[in-house]
Amino acid sequence: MLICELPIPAELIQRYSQAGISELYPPQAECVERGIFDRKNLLVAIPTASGKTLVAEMAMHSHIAAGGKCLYIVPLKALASEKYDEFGDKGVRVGIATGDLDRRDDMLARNDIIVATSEKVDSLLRNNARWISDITLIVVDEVHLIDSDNRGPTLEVVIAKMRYRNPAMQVIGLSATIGNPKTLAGWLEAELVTSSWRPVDLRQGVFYNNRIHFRNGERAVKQVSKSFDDLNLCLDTIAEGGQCLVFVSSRRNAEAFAKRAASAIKCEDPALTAYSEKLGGLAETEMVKTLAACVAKGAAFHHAGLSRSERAIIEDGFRKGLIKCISSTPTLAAGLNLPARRVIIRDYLRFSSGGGMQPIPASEYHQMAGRAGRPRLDPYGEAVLIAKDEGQIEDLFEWYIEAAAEDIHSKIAEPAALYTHALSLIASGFAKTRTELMDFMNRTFYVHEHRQGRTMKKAVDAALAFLVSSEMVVEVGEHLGATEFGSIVSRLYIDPRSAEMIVRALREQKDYSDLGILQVICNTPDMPNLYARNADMPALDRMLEEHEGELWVTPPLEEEEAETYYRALKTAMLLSDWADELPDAKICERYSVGPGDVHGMVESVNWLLHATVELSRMFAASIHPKMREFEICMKNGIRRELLPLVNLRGVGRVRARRLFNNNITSPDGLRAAGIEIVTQILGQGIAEQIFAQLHKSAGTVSSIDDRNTITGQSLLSRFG
DNA sequence: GGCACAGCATTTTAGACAGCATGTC
DNA sequence: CTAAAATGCTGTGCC
Repeated sequence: MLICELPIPAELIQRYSQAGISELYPPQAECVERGIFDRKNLLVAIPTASGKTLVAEMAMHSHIAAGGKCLYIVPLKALASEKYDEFGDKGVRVGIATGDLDRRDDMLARNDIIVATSEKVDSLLRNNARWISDITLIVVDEVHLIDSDNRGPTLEVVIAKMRYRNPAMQVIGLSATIGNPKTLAGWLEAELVTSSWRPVDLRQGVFYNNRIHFRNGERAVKQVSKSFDDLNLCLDTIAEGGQCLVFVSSRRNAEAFAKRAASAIKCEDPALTAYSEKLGGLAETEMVKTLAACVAKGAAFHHAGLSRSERAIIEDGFRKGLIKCISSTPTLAAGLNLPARRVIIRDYLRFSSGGGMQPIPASEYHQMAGRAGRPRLDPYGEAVLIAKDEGQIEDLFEWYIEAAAEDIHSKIAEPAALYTHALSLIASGFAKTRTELMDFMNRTFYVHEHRQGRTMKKAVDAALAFLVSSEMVVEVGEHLGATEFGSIVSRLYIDPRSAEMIVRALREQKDYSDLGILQVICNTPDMPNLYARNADMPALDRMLEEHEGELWVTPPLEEEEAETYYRALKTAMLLSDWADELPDAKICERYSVGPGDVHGMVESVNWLLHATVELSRMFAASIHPKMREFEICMKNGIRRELLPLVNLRGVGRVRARRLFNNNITSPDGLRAAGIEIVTQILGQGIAEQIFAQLHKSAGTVSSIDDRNTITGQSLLSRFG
């Protein structure tokens, strides 16, 4: 089927043809036949890299040409940016809405396509963003994630809410191959397109005894290293002119492999040296130094301990073909589109708390294997598993290569999911009675899948009981309504259980303490926690002793809860160190984590701290000002004494500290010191930037406009 | 007694969404 | 369908 025959704008056809795309792949053609341009709902369950995005993009352009508006839902922030870049620059207005990137609401409304994470869409729905009702098409990327325990329910609710609000809206679901696509398509009232077609041939095999065993033959691999099969496979790909992705089970394994690969590859290229130096300039942590050393020789590792910028450098280097091999934890499997000639799925067992070593699901194997083969660049792609003995070869074929995809199931009846979603449905007015709430829940995939709502009713009743007892919801006769508390919790987008814990702590405490509130937040189910090792215990116990009076959560009596308690305490310690101005590198060393972990935790705590500050306004007004200060301290990673300085643009924890140590402690201090002194301390550019702001604010500080907004400036005067 | 070291026992282990209001080194 | 590597501990042999 030719693209120029499709009912899409001529301009788009031209852009595609410039990019060398003139004909649809077979699965894409089937989408057209199934009525994608006739506004029919569609579930496209086909392998990775077989052109799902293109189909969705054409459908979106067809809507836009008819005056419609599209919402593209993705599971990851990184994916949102990728799609945003991809859709932009094609003659339509594209906006992005994620937790950290956000054109303001009214700005968003002006776009033709809005790319957003599912949580952000949920949050926008809770806050009644007006433009939502203008949406005529939603595309849900990776819909199979409805199956995810943590985040699946949100996705499911978002789809249900959107369809409830915009009944005429077209829905396109894009999914990996799954076991029960018909059930999902049935829920979406969608036409189903399934296929196993791929644009690049994918060969899947099992490595054993220096050979890759395929179903239809074998391939010998040169044995360079005596003891490392994985390394031989990797070097074999490089010798052939390809690149290699190696999926392993832990960060340590990823780093160990990258080191081995680096010393075996020993690639020397000035371009690589440049990448390595870019990394070296980023941080002084041991981990990043190791990474830089590996990159210099053409290998790298990739996991969530790396910061976003470090990851971006690696991804870029790989995409340009300079980095020959990346060993990675599952970060790369689900995230960015970073294909390679050969993918080695080295570890098919992964540790899971509670279950010990567990085999990864077949769906995850297929996700990783699907990364093999770059369309138009590689002649074929290869996915290779490694067998430990001869008998395992057949097992691996059975468990993974030839395994049928798993069925997906709704997780929305889990209590944890229902607390938050029942509250949001009530608070945003979707459900005003129990009957209306059940009516909505009966439209979920869960009920569609199980064909009866009894379990659902029980689960909803339990959630309501919690919401009523914690005073977030009131039931008067038939009517269900959110209290002010409940409404705030829903809009802050935190788990009602977290809100309950925080409010209980705020009410109980007489003396405010930063550490106390930090500890409460870290105990909340919304906060990801560090792992507490045996070696950490002495330090944690010392902490308990020395700061006994400041801690708000007492140690548990039950042995089982001790681990959770210590993990939260350790996380609170890390964050406390951050707010105490301990340098990044020191924190990484002390807690044996990477820069990415620190940023992740600071980000999470800032979100929850913001929510806590809002709640304290209502439940603990006396400590509200102290908490607001602490919020700013945590955001910047500073002690209170630097508060007057960090409100200036261009001044963060490091520069503020440098000024303070030079006896400049406030904007007035800066003015008194003069631009020459400040130039000596911070350099010319920054000094000029600061003084430009000082001149501006000098005129407006006392103006009436400023008093209305609780901005940095008004806080500033309080500390100055 | 002090030290080196082999050999066995124990420990550790992936990822990442959200608020708000704009810019860290 | 339940691992593997790093680290810690113990005991031995030697001076």
